[in-house]
Amino acid sequence: MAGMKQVQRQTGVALWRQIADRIREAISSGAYDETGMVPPETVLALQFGVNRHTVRSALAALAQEGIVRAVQGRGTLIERKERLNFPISRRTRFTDGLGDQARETHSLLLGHAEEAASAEVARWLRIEQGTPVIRLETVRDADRRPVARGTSWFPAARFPGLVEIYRQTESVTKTFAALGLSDYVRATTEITAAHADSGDIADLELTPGAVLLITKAMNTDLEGVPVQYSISRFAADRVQFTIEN
Amino acid sequence: MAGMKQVQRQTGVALWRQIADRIREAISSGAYDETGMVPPETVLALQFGVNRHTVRSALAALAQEGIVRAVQGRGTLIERKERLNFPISRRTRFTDGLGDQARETHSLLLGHAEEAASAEVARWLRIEQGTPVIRLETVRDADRRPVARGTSWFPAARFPGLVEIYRQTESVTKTFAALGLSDYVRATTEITAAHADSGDIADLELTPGAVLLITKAMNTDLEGVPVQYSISRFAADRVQFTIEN
DNA sequence: TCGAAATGTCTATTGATATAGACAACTATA
DNA sequence: TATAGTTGTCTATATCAATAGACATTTCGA
Repeated sequence: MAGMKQVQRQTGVALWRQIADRIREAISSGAYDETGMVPPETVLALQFGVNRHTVRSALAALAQEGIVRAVQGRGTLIERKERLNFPISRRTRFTDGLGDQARETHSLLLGHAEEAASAEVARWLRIEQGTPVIRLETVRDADRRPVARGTSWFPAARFPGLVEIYRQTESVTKTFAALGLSDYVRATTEITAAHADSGDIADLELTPGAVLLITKAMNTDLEGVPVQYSISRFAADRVQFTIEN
Repeated sequence: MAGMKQVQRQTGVALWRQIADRIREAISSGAYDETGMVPPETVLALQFGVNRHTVRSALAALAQEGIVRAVQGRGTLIERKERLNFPISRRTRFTDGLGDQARETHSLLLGHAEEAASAEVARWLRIEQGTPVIRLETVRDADRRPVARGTSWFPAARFPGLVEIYRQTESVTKTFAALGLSDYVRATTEITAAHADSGDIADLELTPGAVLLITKAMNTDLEGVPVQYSISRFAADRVQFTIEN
C-alpha cells in the first residue's frame, strides 16, 4: 500500500468524495496506525494530485462521519472504528456471533405487520403464497453503532405473539425459545452487495454512496422446516462476514 | 417496490449518477420485465422529480455500461444480464461453481511473481514470514464478461512450475492435479464489500463508483495444510454468493 | 400516410465543484 | 518565546452539473 496512487478523474462523483473514500479505506486498512493521524492536508493534496481545498472537503466529510477529528495546529486525528466480524454458519445468530467484539448489542423494532406471503417469501418459507406471515423491520446496533437493517418473515400460525416477545427480548433466538422452538439452524445464505439507498442512509447513519453487504437468509428448525426468512442490509465499512467450512 | 420514490439530493454524487444507480437496481429487480423497456424519459423525469436532460445523462451512462440501448422513436430497451450465482462451500471451485450458468469461462493470467511471504500471507498459509511463495494475478471471465479479479498465493516449494501449468489449464483445480494434489477444500472465506478502485474499473470493465464483493479465502489439502490463499474482487452487479450449510 | 410518442440535439442560465493564492489562528517544541 | 508546522478562513476564477425550453428525427399504429 506504499505510495498512494493519484486519483483518476471520474465523472459523476465529486473529487472530494472519491478522495474521502480513499482516505477512509487507508484508515481502515491501518495505513496510519503508527501515528494515529492522517498526513497533513498539504501532503495528501500532493499525493492525490489535487488542491488542498479539495482534500479539506474530503476530510470534512470524514469528520462528519466521525472517522477523523481535525485539531487546528496539530493535525487530523483518527477516531478508530474496527470492522466487526460476523461468522456465518449453521449456528449463525446475530448477538452471539458478535460475541465479545461488542459490549452491548441492541435490536430496535422499527415496525411490524401481519400480511400475506408474497411469492418470494412463500418460496423461501416453503409455504403457499398468501399464507399469513409476520414481518419484522429491525435495526441492529453494536455498541450504539448501527450495523444492520433487516426485514424478517415468520410463518404466523406457528409463532403467535411473536412481536411482543421480540420487542422485549430483542432476540430472535430468545423469542423462538419462548415460543417452544429451542433450537434452529441457518439453512441458506445468499450474499450480494449494493449501494445504500435513502432508507439505509437514514437507519444506519450512513453517507451517500456507502456500500452495503446484503444477505438473504433462511433458518429452519431441526427437522428442516423453514421458520424464518430475512433480508439484512449491513454497513460494509462496519462488518465483514466469515464462513468457516 | 411500487411508486419509485423521488431522489433525495446528496452532495458529492451527481444527480444523474444517483438516478442511473436507481434505474440499474430497478432493472435488476425485474421492475420492467413486462415491457422489456425502461419507461420514457419524460416519465422517469417526473418520477424522480428531475429534468429530462438529467435522466438522459443517467440513461447514457447505463447505455455505456451496456445495460440499456436507446432507440430513437421506440424507447430505451433493456439488455438483460443476470447475476451469476457463485456457491461457497468446502468444495468451492470457480469454474465448476458457475456450472451451467455460463457457457465458457476463462482465466486470464495478468502477472505472476515468486516472492517472500508477507506477514498476512504467511499467517493464512501458516508458514514462516519470508518463505518463498508464488503469486498469481488473474481476471476471470464468464461468457466474455469479466466477473472477478484476484491475487492468489501458493507455497513455492510445494508447487514447482505452477505458473506454466496454470497458464495452460486456466484452472487451479487442474494445476493442483497436475502437481500431484488431487483434491482440496475451502477452509475459510471472509467476505467484505467496497467500492471499485481504478484497477478494478480497468480489469473488470466497471464504471466509477461500482460496488465489489471481496473475498479472502484459504484452501487446504485433505490433511488441512494450507495450499492457497487468495483475495478476489467480484463485480457485485454480476455475481451473488450462496452459502448452503 | 398522417400523427402521436418517443429519442436526439441545440442554446441559455444558474448553482455546485475544483483550483489558486494569501493570510489568520493554533500547537508543539527547540 | 520564537518559529516551524499545522488547520481555518477568505477571495477569485474556471469548469461541471442541472434546469429550462424549443425543435428535429425516428418509429409505429390508426
